[in-house]
Amino acid sequence: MTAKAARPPKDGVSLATVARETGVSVATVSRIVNGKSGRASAETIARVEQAIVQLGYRPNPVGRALKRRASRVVAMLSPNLDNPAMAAIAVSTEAALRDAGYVMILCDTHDRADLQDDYLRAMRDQFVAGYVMVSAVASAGLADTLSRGDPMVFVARRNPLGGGAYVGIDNRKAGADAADHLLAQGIKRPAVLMATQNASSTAERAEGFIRRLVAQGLPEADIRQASAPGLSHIEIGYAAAKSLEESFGWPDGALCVSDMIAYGAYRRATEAGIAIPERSTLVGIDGNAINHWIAPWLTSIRIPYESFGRHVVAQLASAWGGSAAADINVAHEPLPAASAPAPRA
Amino acid sequence: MTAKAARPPKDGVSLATVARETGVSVATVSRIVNGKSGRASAETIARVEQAIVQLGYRPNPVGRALKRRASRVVAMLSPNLDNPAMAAIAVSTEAALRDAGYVMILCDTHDRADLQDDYLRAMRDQFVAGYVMVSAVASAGLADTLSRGDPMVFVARRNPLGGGAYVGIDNRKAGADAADHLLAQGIKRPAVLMATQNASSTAERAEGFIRRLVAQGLPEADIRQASAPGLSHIEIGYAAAKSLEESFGWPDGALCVSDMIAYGAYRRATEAGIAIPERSTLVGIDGNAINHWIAPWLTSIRIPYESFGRHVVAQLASAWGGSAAADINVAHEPLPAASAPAPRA
DNA sequence: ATCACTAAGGCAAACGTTTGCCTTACTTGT
DNA sequence: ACAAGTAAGGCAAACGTTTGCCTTAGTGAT
Repeated sequence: MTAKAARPPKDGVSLATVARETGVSVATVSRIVNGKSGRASAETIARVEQAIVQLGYRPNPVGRALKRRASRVVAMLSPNLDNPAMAAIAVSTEAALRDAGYVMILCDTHDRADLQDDYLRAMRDQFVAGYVMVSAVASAGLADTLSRGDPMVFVARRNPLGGGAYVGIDNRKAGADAADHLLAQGIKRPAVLMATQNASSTAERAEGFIRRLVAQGLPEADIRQASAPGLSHIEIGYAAAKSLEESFGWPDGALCVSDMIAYGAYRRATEAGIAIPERSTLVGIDGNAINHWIAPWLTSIRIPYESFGRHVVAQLASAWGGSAAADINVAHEPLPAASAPAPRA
Repeated sequence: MTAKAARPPKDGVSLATVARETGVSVATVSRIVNGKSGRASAETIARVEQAIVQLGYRPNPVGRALKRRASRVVAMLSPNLDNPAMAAIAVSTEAALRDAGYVMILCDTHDRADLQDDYLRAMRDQFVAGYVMVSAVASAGLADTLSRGDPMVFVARRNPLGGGAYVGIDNRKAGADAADHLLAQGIKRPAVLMATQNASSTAERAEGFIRRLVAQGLPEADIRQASAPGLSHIEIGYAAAKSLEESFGWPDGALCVSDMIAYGAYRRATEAGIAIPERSTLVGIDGNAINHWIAPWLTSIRIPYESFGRHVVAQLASAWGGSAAADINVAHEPLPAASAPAPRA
């Protein structure tokens, strides 16, 4: 006895069924379904609409996609869902797309150009309505899809080929904020931990960080930069922290360009017997929800990923509407004002 | 000058194009594409196949789905990707499906029956080849889809309506293993932390845990069970730990039926000044990859989620092949033998 | 009465496949 | 020489939509 009882979910009901039932042609039913005005009398419209709910007709998306060469499916290509930040972006985008009447198809590219290309091609064959590229990597297929003018929005990492709609944060400002936070804590020898293969976003964070430190009078030579190669940010964080520690000793504070890097660095610190945050402040960027529960030692600049979805949809909508899109920079959350600057030797 | 140059990714190439180019009918091309033997001469086949690679023809999945009433898309319905365990299942399944020539469409149900039903219906309209239900919840649409005999495999949580192919672990044994581990540590007053609304899987874990403790001679009255209502396992863990603490004091060891619950409990322990694992052993179930980096205090029974994908595909394949499927119970990893049992007052 | 116009709606051709049935020509058996 | 069989492949109808164009009837103006 659910509320569903009113809409019997009959299957195999097509335009033809409705047309037969009401004695009109499929063309007329189609036009009514699509709200084409001025093509049918009010009385016919009413009759057809009643039949539609009575029969439980729903337009078949496959037939529709074939004819229209466009579906209500949006493809998201993401490099790895293991990263909570990526997962958060996926969740939020999925919900926003659903609210807009789309379904999202999620492709895990593992940061590989060949997989990205495979998926781009497969998605194009499916007549997807648009592409959401999370941390996209440069590839031939990407250039191809872009040149066709398909709706595409880049998230978290700018289009590696330049141009394109973008949703992300002001990375330089985030880096600068981290610098301010560390300075307010009285840190004298800050470091930055990042990947050797830097994406635009993390490079900008590091750049904003260093610029601000220098602007505040810190000698550039006192700023340590440590990086490590690899695929997983968490292992990069570990390796970078280790190499930093071996060459210069552990810093009294560091910007980790992502929370994952901070996690890796934390592990290394623990192994080295460095107490975090007592002896060294780690500032991350992401603000993963899990931090509150199991990583309270981490100060992280929170990015409101839960709001990304609706911005992504806005970007797509403007592309569908034919207008060019300007970048959307979401504001990251400010760090809490530094409590009493801890004195550190 | 990439390797792609050989296969010009021409677009708008259909069966008709190939047919025109080779002077045969679309029917013949279709049959060749689908490997229907005995319908064309070897010479024709060769000519057509050459044209296919030359033109870069790829069968259009939409046209195909419309005609066949079946696509190469598999739907995964998952309650929340925020949970690393769910994300791991999604990642592994996505990869396995891709290897099998399918693409996965991921739907986030937020554990809501109405959303689950919406998605089931939308996916059916897309002619998906099958459904992967991660921790499904009972719903009218689920019953409906099952009764149509659509290929469906349940992951991590058994079909709430009974029956159906399943991929998961032996939950009772996992609970029992946790019990053994705690007993080996000399724990006298173990507890179990779980959700009030227990799914089959977590209920079985708790049950296996308690059964084993009792079998080993522990008075049942000494086993504390704490649960809390709510949506997020992490908050449930926190609340359950808190209520346990308030009524009985902190236990010297506890099974958390999932890692997320352990995270919540950990936060509460930290707030209460309880050192983990020194004063209390927390045993989780999942073995999230992140534990190694930022939750070394957690002993967790690792579930090899990275292998779930290929079992899911195996289950789907057997459904596609028409055979009924038996449950697949993946072996969880044994806990390391307890080191020297810590003496605890 | 004629013309022009509009409202209402049907016809049929697409979109890209698949497949049952038909035709043609050739081979084999008697 | 003729029937039967087979190999090779084309025709056309589906699958569910959408849409350009056509038809019919009614209305108002001249």
